[in-house]
Amino acid sequence: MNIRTRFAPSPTGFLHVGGARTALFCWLHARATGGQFILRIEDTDLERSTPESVQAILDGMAWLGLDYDEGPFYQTDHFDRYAEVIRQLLSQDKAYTCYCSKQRLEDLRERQMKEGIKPRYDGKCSHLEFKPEGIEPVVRFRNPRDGDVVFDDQVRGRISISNNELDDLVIARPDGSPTYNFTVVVDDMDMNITHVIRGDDHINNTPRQINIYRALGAEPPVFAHVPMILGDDGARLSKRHGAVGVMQYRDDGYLPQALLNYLVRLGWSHGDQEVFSIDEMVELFDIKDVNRKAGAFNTDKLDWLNQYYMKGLDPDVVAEHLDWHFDDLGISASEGPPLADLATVQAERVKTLREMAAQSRVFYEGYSEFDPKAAKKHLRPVSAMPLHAIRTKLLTIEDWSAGPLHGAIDGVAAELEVGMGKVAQPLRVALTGCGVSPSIDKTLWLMGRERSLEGIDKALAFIKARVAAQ
RNA sequence: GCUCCCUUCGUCUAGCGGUUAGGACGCGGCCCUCUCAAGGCUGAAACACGAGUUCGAUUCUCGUAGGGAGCGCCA
Repeated sequence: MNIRTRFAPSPTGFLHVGGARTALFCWLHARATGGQFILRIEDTDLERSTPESVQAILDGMAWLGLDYDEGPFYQTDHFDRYAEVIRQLLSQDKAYTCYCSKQRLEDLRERQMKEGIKPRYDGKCSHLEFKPEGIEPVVRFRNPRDGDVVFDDQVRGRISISNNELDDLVIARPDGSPTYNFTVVVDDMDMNITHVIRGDDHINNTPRQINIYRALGAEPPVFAHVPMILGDDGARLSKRHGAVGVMQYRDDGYLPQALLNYLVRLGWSHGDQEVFSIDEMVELFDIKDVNRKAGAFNTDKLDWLNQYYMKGLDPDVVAEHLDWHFDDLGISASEGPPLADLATVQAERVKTLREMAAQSRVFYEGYSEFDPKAAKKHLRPVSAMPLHAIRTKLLTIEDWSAGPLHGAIDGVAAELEVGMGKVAQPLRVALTGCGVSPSIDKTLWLMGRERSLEGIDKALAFIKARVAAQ
């Protein structure tokens, strides 16, 4: 069987992490089976759909690398087709026009709630002798009266619901525009979708959709309902949880590889394995292994994965992503070490690319003032000697790389018979203006000879001035 | 209210009738150490509850409790 999956978001906001994970699962299922992954924009709600949202979804998919084989298709382009199917259903008496006012429906619902029964349409118009004049009717699908709808959900197992729990749902509004539960069925049918993988908020819609498939003479696809993603406090994801849009994660400094890995492990697992490359995901993912429970989003773990990938990925790849943050923070990467070199050193010290860029500014722009506390502690008269000594050594080093640089510092410490700290800390302050930086050999390496010597001179001048002032 | 769904450490999860209930993040401790980290070792931490079924239940069944979703002329 040729597997075809689709991701069908409605463009009413950005691509959030829940949607992204659903898209990832759809994508993986298609890729794993050599099938097709289709993107369809469900924009039938003209009021709430916006072109900006469409773009945000496309951007999010692109950043994550979730490429689609067909689409994006837009439901607003399919209105003729929907109208055609509605006419067909009407002519076969599988649907009927309903003239009930919204007011009557509201009253009905209220009464049913009060009686403690599930609110549903009572079928008043299902067998009308005379059609009222002057009222534009809605069209309702004639749902089967009895029997059960049973389907084997790939993640939930068998789900069964009685038809008398369902009512005759509206499939077209008075202006003829179709509604969701109807359009998904028509599109999934027309696009030969074999596996519908979507959020579990759609479980309750599935039985009615299956009935529509059957009325259309089509075989329903296989369904798989994946659980939703909760905020880190276990509550439903919302704006107050901070980053929920996929692109916000890019802005915050996460690698798409890390987010993808995090997302695939939220609700799915393969034994004890935590890290999955894209290829491994494709190879190992099975929709049947997806969990049933909603999962809470844990930023700490995402951070861990992000750092893992920053450390493990090809530095050139990391550098490409890092470059975006340099631009965004207004740091010019031209006056300093190559970003790939920087990334290899900084990756183990930060959780995000954002932090990496922000903390690396000194390698490109230098510093103007010493951090007072660091200077007070490390730029003392006693530090002058080590700084002079290391300065002399740096002048003669031919191979400006971590190994020889480390040797030079070791040498100075040995000659002066002091600990590493007595050399490294003053030097660190001289180079960076502050007391925190990568290991001293790496800091020198990244800083380069010229900037390093300048820093040492600046520090020596500072010490001299300090002595003079006393 | 009704229907459907869910329930293993704080979090993500492994488990598929018999295990010292495993791993990961986070947290504590120790080691390493030129700062911050990273890394190594190590510790604390869970089967929601109650009945069955069974020689034996985390695992199967049914209840209870708690949580979620749906019940639109939104998707």
